[in-house]
Formats: sequence, C-alpha cells, structure tokens
Amino acid sequence: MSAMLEPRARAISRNRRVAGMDPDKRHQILEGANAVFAARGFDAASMNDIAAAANVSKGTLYVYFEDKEHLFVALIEREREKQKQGMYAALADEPSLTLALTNFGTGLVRLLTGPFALSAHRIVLGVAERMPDLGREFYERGPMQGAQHLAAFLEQRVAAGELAIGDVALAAAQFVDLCQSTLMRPRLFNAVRTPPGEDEVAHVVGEAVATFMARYGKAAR
Amino acid sequence: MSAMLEPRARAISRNRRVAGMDPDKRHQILEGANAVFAARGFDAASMNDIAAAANVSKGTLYVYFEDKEHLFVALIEREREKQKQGMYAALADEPSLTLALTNFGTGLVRLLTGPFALSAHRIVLGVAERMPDLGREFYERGPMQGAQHLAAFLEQRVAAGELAIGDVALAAAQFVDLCQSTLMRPRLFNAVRTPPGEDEVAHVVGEAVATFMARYGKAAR
DNA sequence: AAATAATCGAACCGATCGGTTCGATTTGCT
DNA sequence: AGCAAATCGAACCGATCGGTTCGATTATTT
Repeated sequence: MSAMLEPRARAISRNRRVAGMDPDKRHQILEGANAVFAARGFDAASMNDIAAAANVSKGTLYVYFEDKEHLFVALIEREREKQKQGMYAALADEPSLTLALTNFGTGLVRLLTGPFALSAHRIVLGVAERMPDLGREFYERGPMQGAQHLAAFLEQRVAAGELAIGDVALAAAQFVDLCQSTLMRPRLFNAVRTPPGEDEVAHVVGEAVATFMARYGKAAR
Repeated sequence: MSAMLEPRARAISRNRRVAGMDPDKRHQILEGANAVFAARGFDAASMNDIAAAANVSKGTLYVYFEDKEHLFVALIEREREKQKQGMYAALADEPSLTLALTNFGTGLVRLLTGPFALSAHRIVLGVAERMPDLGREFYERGPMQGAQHLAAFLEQRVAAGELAIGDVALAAAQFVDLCQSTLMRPRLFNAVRTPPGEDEVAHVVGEAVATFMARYGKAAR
C-alpha cells in the first residue's frame, strides 16, 4: 500500500496471486484445448486429454473454466477476436471495387479454409442440434456478421452508382458463397486434407468477382 | 417358375427364419436410428436409445448391424438412394435452359434444407476429423456427384451454343452454391429452425439463375 | 402339438467420461 | 527465510458408454 492503488494494479498486471487469473496459464490451457478439440471434436475430446496437452493439472483446468462447454466457447471467442481484425480492412481501404472484392474474398477464403476455422465449423455444426444457442451465436457473430459488413459495403457502392443490386443482403451472401465454391466444401468433409494453393484461391476468387460483376456491375463490360 | 425356387423365394421375401435378415425389422431399426441420430448427433446417440426408439432389443440391434458406425453408414446409404432418384430428372427432361436450372436448383435446395440432409450433414461434418473416410465418401457420393451431373449438363449446353463457360466444373459449383445462399448456412447452424418457404426458395433460386446466366448466358442480355 | 430358431430383456463387462477432492509441492510475496 | 496461496497429481465418484451373454419368450415350420 505504499501508494493507494499499488496492490490492485500489481495483482492484475503482474501477479498471478489470484486463482484462475494468470493470463499465461489461461493461454496455455486454450492452446491445449485447441489442439485436442481440433483433433477429436467436441464429444471425443476429454478433459483429461486437454489437461495433458496443456501441461496443466485437471484441477487447475476447472479453476480456469467451469466446464467443457465454457472452455470451448472461450476458445472460439478468443480465436474469433484474433482473426477478425484486418478481415474487413480490405473493404474500407481499397478504392477500386473489383480489387476490394478480390482482397476481401481472398482473405475470407484463406481464413475459412485454414485449420482453425475448419475445425471450429465441424465442431459447432456437429453439436448444433444439441446446443442450438452455440450454433446460433457462432453463426450470428461469424458468417452472418461478415455478410452484413459486405452488404453495407455494397450498399455504398450502389449509392455511388457503381453497382445495381436489388437484394443487397442476398447479393452479399452470393459473393461470399461464390468465393468458397469448390474450395470450402471438400475441405470441410475432409476430402481434401491441405489448404488450397495461392493460385487456386486466386482463380476461384477471380471467377467469383467476375460472376458477381457480370450480374451487378454497371461500369465496365 | 413357381415350382422349383419356391422355398428360396419364400425364405427371402416372406420368412424371417434367418437371423438379421428380416427387411421389415431392418427398416424398423433404421427408422429408430434416424430419429436418435438426428436428435442427438453421432456420439451422443447411444445404442440403448436407438434400440428403445426402434422397439427392438439391444441384442437384435447387434444382430442386424455390427456396430454403431456401420449402422450409421447403412442409414445414410439408404436415405441417399431414397432421395437421389428424381433429383437429376429436371436436367434431362426440361428443354428450356433457365427452367432446367430453376427446377434443379429448387429440388436441390428443398433436399438440402430438409431435416434429413441437414442432420446428416451435421453428423458427418462433426466426425469428419476422426473418421475421414466417412466424410470423404459422403462428399464424393453426394455433393460432388451432384456437381458433376450438373457440370455434364452444362457441357451439353455449351456445345449447343447456349452457354459460354471457361471452367465448367467451377461454374457448376458456383450455381450449386448460389442456390444455397442465405438458405443453407443459417439452417445448418440451427439459427433458423424451419425450412425456407416456397416463395423464399423461388426468390433465391431465381436470383441464382439470374446471376449465373448474367455471367455465362449467351442469348439474352 | 412339438420342434426350432429369432427375438426379447435384463443383467453384466470393462472402459471412459466429466467433474471433485485433498494432501503434497511449487511459486511468489513480504 | 518464512508464509500463504496457486498448482499439481493422483485417486476417486457416479454415470454412461458400446458391446456381450444368456435364459425366457415368441413366432414360424413341420
């Protein structure tokens, strides 16, 4: 108490003298959970495995997370925040319409076909029937929010006279789906075990932009 | 022929004098399995539940199916055969290109957003990491085969001068994905708990056809 | 009616699960 | 150095799982 708020500030930023509050340990646990969930799915991932993978005792595990579902939700939320930043940057920064779409689509596909988004999708879909709230939240805060961002962007370009779109929300969803054609589905089903190559992504996204512009574009063509 | 192979015919079609061979009982079991798998997913569906739902003793269950995975595979295969017929009819029968696409797309969406395809997708995706063969087979004999059928159809129309397509396989995948925009994803995540209405399907498929034709159509526009 | 075989039903098996408990050990603060 | 708290680790709990076994029951065949 040398000053007034010394102890509190230390307890938060530097100490781990509060049970279940050490951010490093928390991170460590989430890393282990990530590995085990990705490899085995939700049901088949045991808390024993996770504790072992994280090099943490099972007791400590339950100090940091109250049960398996909360641990999984925390993992998803952390990863979402980690990957969301910069996803929508392409839409705000790039003046060229087709280039903005291309960059956005490329980033989207890279993210979706990556190992984390893939396993997260599999797990959430696998339990969506039993845990509808988890499925709904995952959808609303992920894919749906992405489509809405894109829709808002398209709206601007419509107002600017660059696009002519009747149903903007549908058009946004169409573009998102066009970008994934051929790439996401076989990956989800594990029929293709490696992420698509740079050239493959460029081709599919390019064709997505072309199709999208053929329908909704006003200037060129 | 009534004379000579009577007994054999009876043994197959009428009798149940061979263990695990009664088609009615097999059907009964699959019905129960369908209900339980759909409601709980693969891992959480217990063989006890399935036996109870099918009004069959657990012992009998294991006479007809050697384990849970085989039971699930048999269920999927039965349902696939049941629903595949007539799916590709629209492509063969209809002379009008846009009408053929519309009919195909409508049937596709109806099937995919229906309760069985939905739960089958969730389950297979949920275990795709642990059971890669199941995921790959499901994909290859379902979605992939559908896309190939459509690609073959598109190829004909390209040869007939009605379409101009560079990458036919990609174009087919694009159309399939366009048809599902807005409809399939929220349903998969259980964010929308009822199948889309007739009008909604018509709108989305109509827009899918419009976008597809804007890019690849030759005649109009 | 007697025989024969499929099915039932209920107990049982070993394994594993999520989650808890608690004494031993480590860690960081004073 | 000495203390207090976080963590460890291993045993433990009740429940449930997939799968098996076996005597009782039911239905079909002769």
